[in-house]
Amino acid sequence: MNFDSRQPIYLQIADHVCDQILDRKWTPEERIPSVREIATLMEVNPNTAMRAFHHLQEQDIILQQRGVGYFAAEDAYEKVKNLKRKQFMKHDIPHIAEKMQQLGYSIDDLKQLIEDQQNNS
Amino acid sequence: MNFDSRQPIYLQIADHVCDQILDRKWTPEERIPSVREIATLMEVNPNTAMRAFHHLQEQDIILQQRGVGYFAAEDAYEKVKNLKRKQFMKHDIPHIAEKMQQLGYSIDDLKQLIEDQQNNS
Amino acid sequence: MNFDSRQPIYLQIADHVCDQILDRKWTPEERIPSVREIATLMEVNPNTAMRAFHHLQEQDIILQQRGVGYFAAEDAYEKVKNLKRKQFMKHDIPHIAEKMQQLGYSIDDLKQLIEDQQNNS
Amino acid sequence: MNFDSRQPIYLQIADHVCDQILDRKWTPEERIPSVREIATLMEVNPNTAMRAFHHLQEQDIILQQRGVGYFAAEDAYEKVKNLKRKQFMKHDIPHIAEKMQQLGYSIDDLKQLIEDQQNNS
DNA sequence: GTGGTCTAGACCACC
DNA sequence: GTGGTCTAGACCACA
Repeated sequence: MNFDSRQPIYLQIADHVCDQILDRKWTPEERIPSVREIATLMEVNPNTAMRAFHHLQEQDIILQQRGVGYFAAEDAYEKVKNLKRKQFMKHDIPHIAEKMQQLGYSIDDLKQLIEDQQNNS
Repeated sequence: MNFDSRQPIYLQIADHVCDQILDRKWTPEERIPSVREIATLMEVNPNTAMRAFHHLQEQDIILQQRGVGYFAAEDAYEKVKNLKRKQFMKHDIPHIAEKMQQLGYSIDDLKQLIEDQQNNS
Repeated sequence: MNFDSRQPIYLQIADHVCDQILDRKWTPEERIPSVREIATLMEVNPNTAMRAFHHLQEQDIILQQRGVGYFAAEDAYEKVKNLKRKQFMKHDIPHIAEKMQQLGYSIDDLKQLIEDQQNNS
Repeated sequence: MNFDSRQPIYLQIADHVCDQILDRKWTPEERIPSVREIATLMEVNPNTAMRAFHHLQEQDIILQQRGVGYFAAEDAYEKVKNLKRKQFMKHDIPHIAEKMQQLGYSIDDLKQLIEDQQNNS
């Protein structure tokens, strides 16, 4: 796992968990990997992985079953999707709009740039 | 001034200065407000304002004239614009593309969202 | 069975057993439901139910008859009642008194609140 | 500082902070002691103190001013009081009512017990 | 086996 | 000076 130094590792782990849920890889029925498993898998300290789990638990995205482990909440998929949508609306859209105005890009320019990006990747 | 807690204050100040330059409000001819003025205006510690100026000075966007104050560089406008363009390409575009894919937005959805945003503001 | 996450499950089970004894539902003459029965009934791991029984056995509230099962002790009713009284005096009363002081409730306020509670349930 | 082993230290610290706020000892205007100060004062690891602060910050009881420290929120007093009241209603009152019923105490018995308690302390 | 808490100590960014 | 993150390692309660 490659971490981006601009964001705390634990948040990146939390994000990764959300991605798995969005991809329907971790469903509410099955236990998600244990703190220790995640920690060794991602080569971080268990405390760091734990912190990510706490962060998600606070948002009711994952739930703890005592002595067993963590599970995705029943409505985890919707919750994550909603959260991400809201964040996108609140932060990304205004940010893009501002940048576009500053740089003099039209919406069609943006469209073009994104398409280029997708072709390259 | 309202600061976003996700980014260091000094970078947000630097950004604000760049915005002024992009808006042609601060031209190379005239002196930029002093560190102290900026600090009191934005209600931050003078050290923080200073740091923003240093940051800009390192990129040759502003120049210090000792004993007089700071001035926008001759080519500040072009410099800032180029820098912002590059950042936009490197960071924002990929970020948006990823989010769009995650959330299942098409480019036309994005277009719509941005237009809504512009109408509301 | 709904468990309160602030207390170990096995203690909550033990408490539940005590409640049955206090309610005269489980008398010294008859066998208490087996560990397995309790476990399936309450949807917990048999180990957890076993632990609850051990806990009660240590306090001589229940007795094990090897190969037969568990029975409430002859003096289980009195024992449980005494224990609960002591706990109430030692923990609950001081706790309530402290909270009341913090929140500015008088004893009459408390009286009122408890009556409301009883009417609602 | 004497900690009760039945509850995590960091929660007891958080509680202590709330008590100070309820006692109007720490008002929104002044900075509350730094993480390190609390840690040395209470003889715990700074991480433990930090954890308490995070816990309070999540509930918007204290706010962070970047690079300066933590402050009680403007409405901290009301927030804490409301929270405690709610908890009292939700947990303590039903708990007492249940115990009283089990032990056969009347409300006047309770009144008497609390008065005794207050006289002794 | 699971998670939870705590300590110790390091390093960093920020104000 | 402030808080924030991370590691390492220990110990514990619980299922």
